[in-house]
Order: sequence, then C-alpha cells, then structure tokens
Amino acid sequence: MGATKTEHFTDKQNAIAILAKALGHPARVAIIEYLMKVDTCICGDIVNELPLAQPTVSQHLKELKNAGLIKGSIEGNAICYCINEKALTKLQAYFANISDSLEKKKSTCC
Amino acid sequence: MGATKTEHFTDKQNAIAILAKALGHPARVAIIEYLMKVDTCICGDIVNELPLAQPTVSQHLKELKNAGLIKGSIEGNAICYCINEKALTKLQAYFANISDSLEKKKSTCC
DNA sequence: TAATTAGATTGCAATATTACGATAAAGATT
DNA sequence: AATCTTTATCGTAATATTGCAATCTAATTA
Repeated sequence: MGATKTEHFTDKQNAIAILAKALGHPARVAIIEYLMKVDTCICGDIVNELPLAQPTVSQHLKELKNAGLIKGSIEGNAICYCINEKALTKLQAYFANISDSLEKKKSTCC
Repeated sequence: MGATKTEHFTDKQNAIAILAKALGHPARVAIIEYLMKVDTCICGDIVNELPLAQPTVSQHLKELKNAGLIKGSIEGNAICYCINEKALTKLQAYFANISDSLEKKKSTCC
C-alpha cells in the first residue's frame, strides 16, 4: 500500500489530479508565476529566483515538465523553459465549468 | 529535510498550493465531482461511491476539509458534506487570471 | 584543450502520503 | 439496554515527496 490507486478513477479525474498535484507545492506555483511574469521563455535564471538549492529547483522543474505544465528546450548552453498553455487552459476550463455549475445551483443547504 | 519550506513563499502561493495539493489525488477530485453532481449536500453515501475502504475515504474527506474545499456538518447520525464555493471560486479566479494573461501575451517563443 | 557555466542525476536523510484492518464514538433503531 | 449505522481515529506498512551535497554532462569560453 501507499501507492495511489489511479486505475479506479477516470482518465479525466487522473489528468486533473496530475495537474493539480504538480501545482501542490509553493515552489512550483512560484515557478509558474515567474514564467508568467517574464512573459518570454526563460533560459537560465530560474534557480536564482527561488530560495532553494539548484538540485531541488531542477527536480521541481522536472515535475512540472512531467505533468505537462511547462516545456523546456535546449538553447545552446542553457535550457529554455516556458509555460505550456494547453495545460493551464485545461485547468482554467475545469474550474470555470465547476464555478458555472455552482452559480446555477445556488445550493440551498449548508 | 523532507518538509516543504513554506516560509520562503508568499501567502498567496502557499494558499494556491494548499488547494491544488488537496485536488492532487483522483479520489479527492472524484469526491468534489460527486458533490457537484448530487447538487445538494450529501449525508452518508460518499463511501459507497468510491472504490476505497472507509477509513481511506474518511482521510481524504479530512484533507479536503482541512484545505477548505468542503464543509461538513453533523446531521443526526450521519455527516452532511458539501462544497465550499469560496475555495473553488478562488481556484477559478486564479486560473482565469492566468489564462487571460496568456491570451494577451501570445508568447512569441517555443 | 583547460576552465567555466548551466543544468541534470545520484544518493541519501527526513518527512509526508496513501491505504487499510481494527477499533472507538455517537446517534438511531429495535 | 442491546444492536445497528455512520464516521472518525489509531496503528502500521508501503510508497512518495522534499531537500541538498556531491557529482556528472555538455555546451561555451578563454
């Protein structure tokens, strides 16, 4: 035990969970926000922005990449990271949909 | 080591991370979706909906509650759970904001 | 080519999460 | 009161995450 039982849930539920999990750490939220702020891709520089050691940052970047939230391409000596719009759009759509439903229902209880 | 260094990040980043982390497991996504589907609060019944043992479900409910995503109130014998709209609205606003920015920038790279 | 730079990988320790059997707590039913 | 129902808690095992020092890799520069 200890491993998540992904096989019992739908693909969509797992997909959302993977994206949410990747954002489930403040350092990774900070990385996304930094990539948003600097508007263009960033080659090098991310490590200096975070209060964490280089291997730790590298690991967080890897997780964001595995989850599909960022893309990284080799740019000479450095690596160019940028946001994967698709993933964030998926999250946006998911929560917009939930908000819509909540709006409509205006639940009568609690 | 092993513990997240929350103190190095902003309150907002930590707040988003807490909400995202709570949704970082398919069972918890499924719980939220179930609460959405049944439109009203649910007293009892959640355990039967999930392919997990009762203590496991109870634990997931606790985590959703700690993160502020759901509310639970005692209803006689059972417990009445429902969605905390505020938390989901916060997530919706966060990702809508990001999507907006991405839309405006139409990044030129990658 | 040697030194430098950017980033990944390895290895490890500390901590957290996931899952569940057993058990407890508390109101409801008989 | 004894039993049932519902949910929480405890204890524990398996696994995952977080963080970093040390090291490695590969392109760059001197």
